[in-house]
Amino acid sequence: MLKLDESLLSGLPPFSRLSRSQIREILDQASSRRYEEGVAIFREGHDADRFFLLLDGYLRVIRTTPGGEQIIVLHISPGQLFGIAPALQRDTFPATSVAAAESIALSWPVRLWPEFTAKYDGFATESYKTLGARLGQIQETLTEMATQAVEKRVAAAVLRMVNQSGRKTEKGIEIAFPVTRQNISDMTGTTLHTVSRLLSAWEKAGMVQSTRKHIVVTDPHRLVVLSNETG
DNA sequence: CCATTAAGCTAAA
DNA sequence: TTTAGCTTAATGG
Repeated sequence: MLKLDESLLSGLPPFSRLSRSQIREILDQASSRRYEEGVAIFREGHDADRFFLLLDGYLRVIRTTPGGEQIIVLHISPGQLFGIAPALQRDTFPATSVAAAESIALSWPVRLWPEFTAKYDGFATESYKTLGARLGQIQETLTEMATQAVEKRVAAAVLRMVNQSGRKTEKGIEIAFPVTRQNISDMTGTTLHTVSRLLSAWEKAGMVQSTRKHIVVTDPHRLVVLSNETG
């Protein structure tokens, strides 16, 4: 096993209050793994034997609805804990996680969760905080999907990805991981054709610029306006 | 308004 | 060369 550097965790919320030696302790119990784009880290319903932290890359979190459709409920960015079934009092994973780009994640056996929350100051509160924020975001997305018009939903989904992963370029703000039209339709409950048409229209209007699996938002403000419109 | 079907194009594997 | 991603048009709910 390779030696991981303490600086990997020292800046992250669940670990920010910990001493160097405590972080060392945590790292010494972690496994590190790399995942190719498209590979599942774990699948919904499977035995949750470990919990995870994303060091690098981006993940799609996918849930199967009662109807059997797969929807992308959110994305995970570097520095976030994920697959924390123990925090939900569950022994199976509530969703599937797939690498949206090549990614690196640390993981620990679930039996360490009670120890971490008890022993490390701030770990529990920070973990539950992100968990709560995430559940809130899922709820928001789901109600949005049920009530809002398609164009508004797609605009909101693109903006969410920009907010999570946006980096500035000469052209505008780009989504930092590969996204297909199909992916966006899986986030918004529409078809890839509709997403394609919308992106083409927005491109003509000068709001976005996109090539395959790559989107740059050139006029975020107008997209925000679209996402707030009533129709 | 939006989904579905279907056909054609192009970049990437 | 084959396939995955994307576009566009036509049709119909």
